[in-house]
Amino acid sequence: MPTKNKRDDVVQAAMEIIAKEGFYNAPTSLIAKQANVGMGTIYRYFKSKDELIHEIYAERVALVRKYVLLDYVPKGSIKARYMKLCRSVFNFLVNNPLDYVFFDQYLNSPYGLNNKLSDIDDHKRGQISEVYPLLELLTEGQESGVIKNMELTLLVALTENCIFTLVRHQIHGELGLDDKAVEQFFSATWESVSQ
Amino acid sequence: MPTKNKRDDVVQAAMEIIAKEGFYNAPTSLIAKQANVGMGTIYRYFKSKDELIHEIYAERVALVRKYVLLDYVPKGSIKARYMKLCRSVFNFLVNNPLDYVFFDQYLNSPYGLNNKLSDIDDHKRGQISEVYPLLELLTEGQESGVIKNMELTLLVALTENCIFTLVRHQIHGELGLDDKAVEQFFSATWESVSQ
Amino acid sequence: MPTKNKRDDVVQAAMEIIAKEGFYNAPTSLIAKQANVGMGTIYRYFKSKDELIHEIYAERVALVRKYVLLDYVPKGSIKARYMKLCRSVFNFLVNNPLDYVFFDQYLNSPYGLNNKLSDIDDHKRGQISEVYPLLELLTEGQESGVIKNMELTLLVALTENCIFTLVRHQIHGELGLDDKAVEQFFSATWESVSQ
Amino acid sequence: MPTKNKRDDVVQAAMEIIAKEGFYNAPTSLIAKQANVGMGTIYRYFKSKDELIHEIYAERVALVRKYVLLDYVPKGSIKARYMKLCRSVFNFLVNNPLDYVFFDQYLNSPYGLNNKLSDIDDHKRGQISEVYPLLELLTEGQESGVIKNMELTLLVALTENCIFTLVRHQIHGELGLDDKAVEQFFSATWESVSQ
DNA sequence: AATGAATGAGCTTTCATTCAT
DNA sequence: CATGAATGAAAGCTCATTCAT
Repeated sequence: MPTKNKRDDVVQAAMEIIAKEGFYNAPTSLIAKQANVGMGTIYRYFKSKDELIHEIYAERVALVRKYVLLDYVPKGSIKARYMKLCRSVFNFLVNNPLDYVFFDQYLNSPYGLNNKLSDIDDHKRGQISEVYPLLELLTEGQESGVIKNMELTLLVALTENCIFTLVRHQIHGELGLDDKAVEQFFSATWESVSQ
Repeated sequence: MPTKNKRDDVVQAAMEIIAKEGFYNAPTSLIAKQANVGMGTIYRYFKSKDELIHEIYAERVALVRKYVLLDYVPKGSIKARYMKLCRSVFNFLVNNPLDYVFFDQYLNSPYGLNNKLSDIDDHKRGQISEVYPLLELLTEGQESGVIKNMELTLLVALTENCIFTLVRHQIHGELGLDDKAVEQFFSATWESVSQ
Repeated sequence: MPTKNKRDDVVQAAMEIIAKEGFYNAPTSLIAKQANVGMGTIYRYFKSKDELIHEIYAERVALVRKYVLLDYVPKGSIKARYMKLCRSVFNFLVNNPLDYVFFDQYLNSPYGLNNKLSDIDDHKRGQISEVYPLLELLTEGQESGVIKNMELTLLVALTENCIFTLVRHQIHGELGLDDKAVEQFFSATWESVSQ
Repeated sequence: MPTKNKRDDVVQAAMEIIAKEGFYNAPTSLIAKQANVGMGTIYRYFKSKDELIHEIYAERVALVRKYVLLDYVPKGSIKARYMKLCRSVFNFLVNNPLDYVFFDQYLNSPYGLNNKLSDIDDHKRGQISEVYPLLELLTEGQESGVIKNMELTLLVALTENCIFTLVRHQIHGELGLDDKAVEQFFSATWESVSQ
């Protein structure tokens, strides 16, 4: 039963294989087969395998941000908003484990190294903060004295990396965390970033 | 003239190249050249390239643990020991950036995905905890009520991942962290794991 | 609205691209685009890319011959007619550099290798001599003792190849030959074929 | 029965296939098979297929020149030396038809276009004339008034292209030219270049 | 024990050709 | 008639692994 949109079939197939096997065990031939598509079709939509990978990243990051933003209400205490934000990211990734694994692979590969820190740089230059509220929130928290006076990069590390690790455990399913445990975890990271 | 040397030359060369180029730009021919060794020699000591990589990981992990253990004195408050431990790991990795980069690459590649969670499993089964005092320390802290009553895995996440991120920033040199900033950072992670 | 147009658009586009890029950088997709035509259209008029190329050759050769014939008056001395003929061919190719480059490519490729010697064979079998007066002229010259008594093939070699080389230089513009220099050149080839 | 020198097997196989099929119907896999060699072996000796082709050309050109030079005695009249030179080139190519076909392909392909005129440029700048006596000979002839006062390029065209065409006919075997006919042919080209 | 020339499976990418619309 | 998305065979090239020396 052929899908209407072959481009999206390629993206889906690529994510699945890369998530399972890593970038370098994801030959284009396999991606094509998994997508029920000829190899040439990949190259109709993407200039190269590299471009495919970068576009998947860009596409999926945009999606997370959209999701997180939908859920986010810039009201309430800094802590309440912080917890909410962590929850959103966590929920999205747990519900889209392919995205989680793909991000993990991408950000720790030659492909993603350049992107790794660029969001924060952009934020410092006053750009795009509206699409990713965590940076904004932390900055606001620093100004009002709620958040530690520490390099933004480090505050993000104390939050984002921890979320990622929690997602990993939840996906691999060994812990079976309930909502309360997750809440407790984010509460713990909050203690590390707050004064 | 001990033969062991050539084996170690291969390990050293492999780490250097993988750190610089990543796993997939590290052909055995280049490793051999860098090690001043014939390509066949690699296969005398390692069954395959995969085995080489896994052995390097095992070897270097053992080394970090040995280093950390040497430095570690099981006295003083839990917090003091916690801070000391974080410092040890941080110092080792900052002074051995090749190891850091190798670990980072390994753990986020198909090679290491299986290993990523296994240490803690081992600990739970009563194994190897003696070589890696963090697990022991956290357990002890939980028993004496200083450390949060949370899955061990999560406590490790709140500590180890943060150390790694700090190392990355220090190595890449963007932040130029002084001792006080590093101390403040570990203090922050302590707040997240302690009651 | 004659349909012939699309066919001719394809021919024109193919010549332009082949002249600029060579046979092997002339994908059908590019030819189609240049011709403002769908890729499938090429295959309505030509059974394959090979057939397209062979037909272009046949078509353009016929055109040169027609042009040369139009210009040719079977009067005057053998030499005068020889010079006139050389001029005609030279002029046509210099004014239609696409044809020159296409012929050059074609005749020195696997496509054209079989055709390279066939015209003269045809002439010997009494065919097509009327469309290409050079063979006729040389034969007539031999009969009246003005032209060397040499294999026709060789006489053609002494003339045609030299014209082609002169055209190449003129098109590439390195020499900037004036009419007199061209005349002198053909005069030189005349000396080689005449008694 | 494996040959000692795999590099030369590759060169030989490449020449045979390219001569028969052209550059673009000479896949490296076929070259390897014909040479009784793995595909990787080609790349041990040549950085790329392009480099292989350029090196073959350089190697074989050097060989022709060496052969011609061995035979050449810079004594006697300009004409005698001219005839001798033409003979040498003709003999070499007829006895090494693979070289002839390879040169023909190379010089009329994107590979060789750059080299096509460079010898003459080099000569004008006073270089390498000693390895290819034709240019020297023609220049000397012009100075002593025996050779036409015409662009060197054109004089070469009147000689070399004609030799090439003669070789083509001889190799394809339709004419079965005897020594006398060949002599007569070169005599004819002499008439075109001499005053 | 040590070497590195040799191998060929497997990679990414191109492009002539087809066929549903 | 005309289209161009889709195809997959085949290209150039890499590199883990073997083995004669």
